[in-house]
Amino acid sequence: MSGYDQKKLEKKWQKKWLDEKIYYFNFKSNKKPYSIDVPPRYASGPLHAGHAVHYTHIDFAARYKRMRGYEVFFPLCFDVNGIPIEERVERQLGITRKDIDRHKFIKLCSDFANKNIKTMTNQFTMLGESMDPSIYYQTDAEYYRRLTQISFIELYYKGLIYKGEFPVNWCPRCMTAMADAEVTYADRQTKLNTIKFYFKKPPSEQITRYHSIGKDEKGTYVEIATTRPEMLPSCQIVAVHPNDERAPWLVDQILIVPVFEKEVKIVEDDAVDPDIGTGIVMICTIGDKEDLNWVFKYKLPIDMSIDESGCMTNICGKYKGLNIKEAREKIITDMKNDSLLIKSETLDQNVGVCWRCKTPVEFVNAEQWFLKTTDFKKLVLEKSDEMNWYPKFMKIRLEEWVNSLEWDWVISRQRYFATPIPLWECEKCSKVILAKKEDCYIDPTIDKPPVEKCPKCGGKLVGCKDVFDTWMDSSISPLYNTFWYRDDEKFSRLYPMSLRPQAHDIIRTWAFYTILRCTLLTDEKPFENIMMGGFILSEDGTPMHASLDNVIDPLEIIDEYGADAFRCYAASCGLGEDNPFRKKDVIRGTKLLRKIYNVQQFIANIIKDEKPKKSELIDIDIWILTKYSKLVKKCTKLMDNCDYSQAMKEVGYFLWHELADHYLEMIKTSIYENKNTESIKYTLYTLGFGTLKLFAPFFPHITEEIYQDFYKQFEDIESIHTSEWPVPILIDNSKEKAGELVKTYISQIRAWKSEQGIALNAPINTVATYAPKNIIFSIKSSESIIKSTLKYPDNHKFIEGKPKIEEKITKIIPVYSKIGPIFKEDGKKIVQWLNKKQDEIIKKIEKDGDIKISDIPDISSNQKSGLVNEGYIQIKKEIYVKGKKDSTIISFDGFYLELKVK
RNA sequence: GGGCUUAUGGUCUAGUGGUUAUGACGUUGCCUUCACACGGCAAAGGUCGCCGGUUCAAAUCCGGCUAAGCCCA
Repeated sequence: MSGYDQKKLEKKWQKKWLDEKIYYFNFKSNKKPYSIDVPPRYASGPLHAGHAVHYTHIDFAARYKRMRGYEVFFPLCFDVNGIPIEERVERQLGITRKDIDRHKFIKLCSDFANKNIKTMTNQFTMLGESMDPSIYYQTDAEYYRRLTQISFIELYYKGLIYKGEFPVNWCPRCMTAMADAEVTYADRQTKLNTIKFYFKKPPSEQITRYHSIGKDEKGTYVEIATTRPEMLPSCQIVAVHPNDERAPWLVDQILIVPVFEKEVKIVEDDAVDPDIGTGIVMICTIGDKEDLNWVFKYKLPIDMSIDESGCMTNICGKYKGLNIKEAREKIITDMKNDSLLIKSETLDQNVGVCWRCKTPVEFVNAEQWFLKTTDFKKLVLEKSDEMNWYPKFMKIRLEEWVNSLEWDWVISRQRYFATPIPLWECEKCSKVILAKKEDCYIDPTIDKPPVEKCPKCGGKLVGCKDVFDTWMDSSISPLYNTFWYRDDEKFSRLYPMSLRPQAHDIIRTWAFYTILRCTLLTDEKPFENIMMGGFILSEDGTPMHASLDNVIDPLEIIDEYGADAFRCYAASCGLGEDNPFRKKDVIRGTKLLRKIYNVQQFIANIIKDEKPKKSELIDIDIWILTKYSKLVKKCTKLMDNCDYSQAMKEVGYFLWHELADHYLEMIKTSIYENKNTESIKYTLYTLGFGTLKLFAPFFPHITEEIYQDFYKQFEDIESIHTSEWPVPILIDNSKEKAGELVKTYISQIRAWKSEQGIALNAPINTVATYAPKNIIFSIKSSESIIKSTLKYPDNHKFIEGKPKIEEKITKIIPVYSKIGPIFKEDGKKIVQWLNKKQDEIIKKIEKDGDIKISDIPDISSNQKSGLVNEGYIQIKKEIYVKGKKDSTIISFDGFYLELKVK
């Protein structure tokens, strides 16, 4: 076998595509643009198999649309700002960003990111992704950050930005506010401490008969369980469920907070879970999100017991300055010594943690910049309705998220490596001075403000040290891509973008923020279609995470099996579904590629060096061309709906089973015998080139290799990837049916030979084929194909009717799909009767040829027609040959074949 | 606790109310036939997660439960 070297040919074509710039977006083209809002890959590390699958899906879309005649805008891009990169750098160097100069630290982050970008760019190439490096961007570049800043200034002028003091999620380790989206939840074990809260005034004696209420020498107390004893100084109220039997005794009573001697009132609230701890809960400012809800509900004072660095505040008395862990331990020890602690038991808890460093998140009151989001819920929902979602159900997730929004978006971060907030504030009067749009990009920590002093009070202006949340950069990617603010003509041509591909875990962040901000700035939706990729899990079904050490490196897979085989696995992943990575799907890919190569080789060997012209087609060619045309139609529709897994399955099945297993087997001998060659050659060329194109988006390398090697000499196109997507050739339903009969006929005989242990290419002595008139009529035209394929003798005949045989009915089978709709309730009775009286009914049918409906007992119908005749029952028969001793009969699907045996 | 998704031979998977459930991988048997033995032909292997309901008829529609994934509280 001549074989091929997948790895070698992949390298060859990747280089050629880059050199010849065939994927470059041509701004001057007259073609309709198809613009893809590619997810800028986050530059914190190299791609893993999950990313590789996502970008490969996007590449399917890009290549398909290119072949459909669009000018495809498919930028290479990277997201570079933000905490995760800072965090990696800090960890790598064993420092925190506060240990070194701000701008030196930024440089370190930038170098780290650029190294990853280089790696990933190479990975994209090796995966065969057809991104255009000439429309490259990275979000930390000045040209990009400039747009982030300008968009902020515009939103500011629209009155949508405000500074506010607000309890925010805060990571004490990263020292920064976090959006809700950055908080993840982790299961932890912690201690649930049951603590005594004494009543201020001695309550009724009767109260002590209830559980969790006790009395000792110091007085009567309520037992309250808490996981956060260090929060005691900011305890504001105590709550009990209204249905609790103790509620009438407790509500409005005053308790004394242990250690801190603070007075708090008891309230009733149905948000209390009676099954946690003692069913009585202390509410502090602010321990968790539930506390925060209570803060708003009861308008509690926001006295914080924990500060920004995770240390205890002034209100904590002698615990001031300790960190959370130290304070918790010390308070517990102190309470133990004062017999305030009743018990301490282990509890499994789900706590909010920083998504990056996994430190439990605290709430602190901080001055932050906000973008109004809660006012625009309706707007976002309207715009999302205007888009096509693939798959559809993903839209529900966005709606669910939007409807549950309660806070505006905190857009400021107390970090370094991100886009600076372009403003200055007056030291004295806090007046805000925005940067001028034309001065952006600007860094207020270095650059001078547009005016020297505060125009209001003459005070000194201080540059804003806060930076933007990373989503502020990435959520204007459609504006950056379409030349918003820079080139009105390009913008009007490219905006809204055609497609937003992304993963479903960032619907509430990237998708939501992008729709919100782009709509606020342009009054129009940012994209027409949105396609959601699922998660790629590791082979054991757990999500792929660097921290779980189950990450699969796509390059290792490519190195072993090639990029096209990897892409075969990628294509097998359904959109929006979570798929475990499966190596055997990659191996299956290599087999499919080999099959494609071999089929194409066969076609090329037959056609040699002349492009076949369309000629009079034989019926079997009309059959396969009809099937092919239906395939093209179906695949086109599937590709339009981003259903790549199904599309590839369809083409794969067609090539392997219809084309290779059936068609090629049928025409082989005919070609060798030089019969019907014109029709067959034309058909082979059409099918070969057509399926190659259908495969091209999935397997760009091998399809290009085959194209360049063979088809290119007849087609005036530089690459298969710039060729046109195939169109249906012809549809002839009746010839298709006839062809199916021929296919069945041939494959049944091949199966029979296999059963008999006869070599498949051994001649068999079939003297005649009997079948009903209409069947003979359908397949007669393919007689020469049948005879040559099956190696029949020349004198074989097709004969209408049946040979001389004896038939014995062995079984009658009810046809439910016929009986049900007609007889409804009586259907069951009929089926029962048929099964019970098999022998009797068989005898009657053998005698009379059929059985009347009116013969069935106990049913309402008195129709005279026959059950067999109407198709209500199906008959199984056994066949015996009459007379001729040297013959045997094979029978299937209405055919009877008479064979001479020696 | 809520929203969305998923559950089908050993493994993965298609399935659009019609009873005989698709295909792949794996297993077993047979076959070197001139594109391919990294192939072909065939066989075995299923309580369609569980419990109810609707219907003449449910893998499919409805309700509940269980388990997994994602997102949120």
